[in-house]
Amino acid sequence: MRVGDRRMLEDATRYEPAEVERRLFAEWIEAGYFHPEAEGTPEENFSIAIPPPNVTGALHMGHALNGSMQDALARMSRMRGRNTLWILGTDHAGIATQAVVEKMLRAEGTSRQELGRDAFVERVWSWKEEYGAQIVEQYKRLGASCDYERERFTLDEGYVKAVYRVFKQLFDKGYIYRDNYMVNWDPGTHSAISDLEVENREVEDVLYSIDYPVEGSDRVLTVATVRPETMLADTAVAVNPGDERYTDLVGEHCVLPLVGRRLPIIADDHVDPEFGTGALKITPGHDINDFEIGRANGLEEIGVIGPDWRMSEDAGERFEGLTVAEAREAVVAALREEGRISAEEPYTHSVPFSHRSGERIEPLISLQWFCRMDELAAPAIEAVETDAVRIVPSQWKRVYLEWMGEIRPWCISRQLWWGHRIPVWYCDACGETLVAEETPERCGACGGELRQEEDVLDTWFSSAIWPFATLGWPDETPELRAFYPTSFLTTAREILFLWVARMIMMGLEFPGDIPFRDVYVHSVIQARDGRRMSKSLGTGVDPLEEIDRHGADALRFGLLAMSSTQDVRFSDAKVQQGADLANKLWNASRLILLNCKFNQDQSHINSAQDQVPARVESGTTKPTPRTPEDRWILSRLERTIASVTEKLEAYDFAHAAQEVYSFFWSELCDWYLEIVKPRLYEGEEEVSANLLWALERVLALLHPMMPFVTEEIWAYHPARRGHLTVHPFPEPDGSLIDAEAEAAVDAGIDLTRRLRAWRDLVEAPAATVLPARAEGVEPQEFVGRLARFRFEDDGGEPVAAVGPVRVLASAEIDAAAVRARLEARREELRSEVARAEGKLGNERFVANAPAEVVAEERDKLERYSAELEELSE
RNA sequence: GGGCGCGUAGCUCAGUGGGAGAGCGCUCCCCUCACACGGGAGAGGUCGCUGGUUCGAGCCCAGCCGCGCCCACCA
Repeated sequence: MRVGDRRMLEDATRYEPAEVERRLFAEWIEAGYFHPEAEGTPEENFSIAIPPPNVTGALHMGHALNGSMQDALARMSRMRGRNTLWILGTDHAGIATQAVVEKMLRAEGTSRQELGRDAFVERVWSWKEEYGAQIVEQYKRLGASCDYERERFTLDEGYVKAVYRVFKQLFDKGYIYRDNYMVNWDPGTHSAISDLEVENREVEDVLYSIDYPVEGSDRVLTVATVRPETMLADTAVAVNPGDERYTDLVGEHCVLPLVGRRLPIIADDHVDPEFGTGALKITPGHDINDFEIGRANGLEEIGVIGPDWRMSEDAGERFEGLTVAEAREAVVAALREEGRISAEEPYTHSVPFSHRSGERIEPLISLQWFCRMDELAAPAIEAVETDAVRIVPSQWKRVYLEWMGEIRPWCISRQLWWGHRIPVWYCDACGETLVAEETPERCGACGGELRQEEDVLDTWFSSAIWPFATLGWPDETPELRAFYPTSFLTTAREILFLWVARMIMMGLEFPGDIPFRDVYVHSVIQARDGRRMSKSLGTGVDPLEEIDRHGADALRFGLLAMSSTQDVRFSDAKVQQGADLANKLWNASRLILLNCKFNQDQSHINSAQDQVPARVESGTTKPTPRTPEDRWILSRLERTIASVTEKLEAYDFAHAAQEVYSFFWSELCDWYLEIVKPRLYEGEEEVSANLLWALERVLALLHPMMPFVTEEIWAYHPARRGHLTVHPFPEPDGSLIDAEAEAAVDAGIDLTRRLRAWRDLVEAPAATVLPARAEGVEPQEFVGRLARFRFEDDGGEPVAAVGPVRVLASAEIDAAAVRARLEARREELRSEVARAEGKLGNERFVANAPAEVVAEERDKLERYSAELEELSE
C-alpha cells in the first residue's frame, strides 16, 4: 500500500510504528534536511554538538534521553526556519576501546605486547571500522536529526591536527609540562588516571599499629597504617606541632624497623592528634597526603612499589619481586617476629578505585605530563559567573564555580597505545626535547634520530575541544564561522567537570569564544527499582528493545515526560502513555481526515518524494470560527501552543510533553471531537476547516517530540506541501484567544459532567435518554447529547436539580436513589457554605487577604447558598 | 568532613502562600459507526515528624528522623 493511500486510513485502526519509522527516516535523510549549508551566523543559526558516544558504546537510556532532548530542540529550531546543525560523532575512548580489543586478543591467545604497538593500533582501527558505527545506527533508530554527513571521530585526520595544535600551544605557553609527581596509578590498565576517574568506595581493612623505636631512647612512636608494606618507603614520622606529648621528640629520629633507615620526626599540621596515637608515618612515595607533606618538608621520596604492581629493588632483597599483597603478608610477618606490631583492628574507610578497571588505585610517583589549569580556569569561571554560559538548573552553576576555584593540575598522559600519541620527540643524542604539530624528521639541534613519546593523551583532552574541532578548527572553515559557538549542550552532571568545564576552558583559549550558550544538566534515569542502571548489575533497560516494542516516538515521549531535574526511576507507564498517544493521534486523525470536507486539490498528497528540501508553508487557511465550541477549541489550542513552546524553550520537556498530551487527549478528542461529530458527519465545511487547522497545528507542535507519527499522519493531510519536518513550527496566534467562548464551553462541559455523574449515582441505564427541563437559559446543544438528556418544555414532575437543570420523573429513575443523591449534595453544599462563612467571619482574613481573594470567597458563598436554598424542600 | 537534593494517592512522579493533581493500577457502567492501546463515572492522601512565621503553609523558617547524589589527603 502506498503512503498517503486513503485505504490505509480506512483500514488501519492501530498505528504500527516499526515500518513507518524506518521509511520516514530514510525519506528525511534522502531529502537532506539534516545537512545544512554552512551559512549565516551563530546567532541566527542553531547548533548542538552531541556528547560523543564511545565507539565501543551501545545506545543506553542516558543517550536516549539526551538524544530525545537534543532532537526536540533541533527539530523545533529547524521548523522555525533556523539553519540547524546537530553535530554527530564518536569518541575513540582510549581505555575502553583498548580493553575491548585486548580482550579479543586474549581470546585468540595473544596479547598487545606480542603484537607490538603498530600492529595493535592497526588492529584497533580495523575493529573500529567494523563495529564502531553501531551506535550511530542506533541514534538513527531514535529518530535523531543529526547531520550524518558530517560525522566526526576524535582520531580522524583533521581532529588529530586540532589536538596537536592545542597541545603545542599549551606547551609553548608553559602550561603543559613534564614532572615526577604523585599520580593515581591504575594497576588494572597499567596507566595513570586523573582524579576525576577515581571513585571512592568503602572498604574494610586491617589497621595495624606499628612501633617505631626512637633513636637513643627506649621510647617508641606507634604509628597506624592499613598498608604496612609501604613502611619500607617511609622517610619520616610526623606529629602535630601542637601535640605536647611529642614536642620534645620533634627534631629527633626514629629507626625504621626491618630497614634500619633513620627517620626524622617532624611537625606538620596535617596530622590529627586525635587519631590513633597522634603519630603518622610519612611515605611520600606511596600516599598522596604524605607526598605533599614530603614536598613541603623536603623529604626523600622512595618508591618500593613498581608500576607492575610488584615490589621494586628499593624494597630490599627480602621483598623485591613480591606482589603488593604478598609483600603485605611478608612485612606483617616480619614485624610480628620482631614484636613491632602492637595492635591490629578491623577498620572501615573509603579507598580510591579506578573507575575504568575497578582496581584499587596505587598512588605512585611517576614521570607524567601535566597541564596547569589556573590560567585556563580564570576566564572559564568568569564566563559562567556572568552567564555568558548559562548552566541550568542554576544550582549547578555554583557547583561548577566551587570546583573551578579549587582546580588542580591535570595529569594528561596515559600509558596506553590507543589514542593521540603525545606530540613530543626526544633526541637521545643531544638530549633535546621537541614538541611539534607534525612529525619532525631529525633533531633540529644535532640532526640526530628522534624518538616519539610513548604515552598517549587522556581521552578527555581530545573531548575538551569537541565543539570546535568537529567544525574544522584550527582551519577557518565556513562551518566554524556559521555554527560556533554552539547553542546548547545537554549533559549528565557526572561529566560536568570531566568534560563540560574543560570544553569551556578550551573554547575560550582557542577559538576564543564560549563553546555553547546553554548547558542543561538533565536528570539521571534510574532502574525501575531505584538502583543505578548498569550493565554489570543487570539493571539496564535497553532503549532499542523499547523502540522495538513501542516505537521510537513512544520512548521519546516517555523519556521526556519522565525527565525532571531530579533523578527518576524508569517508568514503563510513561512509555506506554507515549505509545497510546501515538495511537490516539492516528485514530483521531482518521476520524478527521476521512470525514472532513475539503475542496482543495488533493493531487499533491502523494507526492512527498518530489518535494525539494526547503521550508514549506501550509496550504491551510486560518479559519474564522463562529460557534462557541469552535472558538473555544481554537483558543485553547493557541494557549497550548504558547505554553508548550515556552516550556520547550526553558528545557522543561516533561511539562511540555504532558501539556500537549492533555490538550490533545482531553480537550480536543474527549470534548471537541465528540461535540462536533454530527457537524462533521454532515460534511459541514466550517467544522472541517477548523479541524484541519487544529490538526495541522497539533501535529507541528508535537513533531519535535514525536517526529514519526506526526510526519506519517501529515502525509494524509490535504494541506500538505512536503514533509512536516520542514513545516513551520506554530506561532501562537493571539487573535484566536477567546476568553468568553472558553468560559461558555467550560460551563457546558461542567454541566455535562455533573449530569453524567448524577445518572451514574442514581444508576440510570447507560443507553436511556432521560427527560429534563432547563430553568432559565437553555444549555448548549451538546450537553443533552453527551449526557443523554432530552430537554422538553413541559413534561413530568421535577425530581432533582442538577445546576440549572431539572430532571423529570421517568420510569427509569429510582426515586430512592434520587433522594439519597439529593441529600448527599445538600450535605456537600452545607459544608462548603460553612467553610466559606468561617473564612469570611474571620476579621483578620477580611482585613489582610488581597481583595480579590476575599471577593472570590464571597462569590462562592453566594453561589453555594443559592444552590442549597434551591434544593431545600 | 563539606555541599546539594529528596520524602505528596497502592506505584512512578507533578505541584515555590489562597479550596490536594497527572499517568499507571483499582471499583462500577458501556464493544455508541476514530480509537477497548477506547469511552463514561468513582474510590483512594492527618502532603516524613515537631515547632515557628502568616488572616492563611504541601509550598517560607528552625530542629529532628529516613533516603540518595556530588566533592574531600584523616593514617
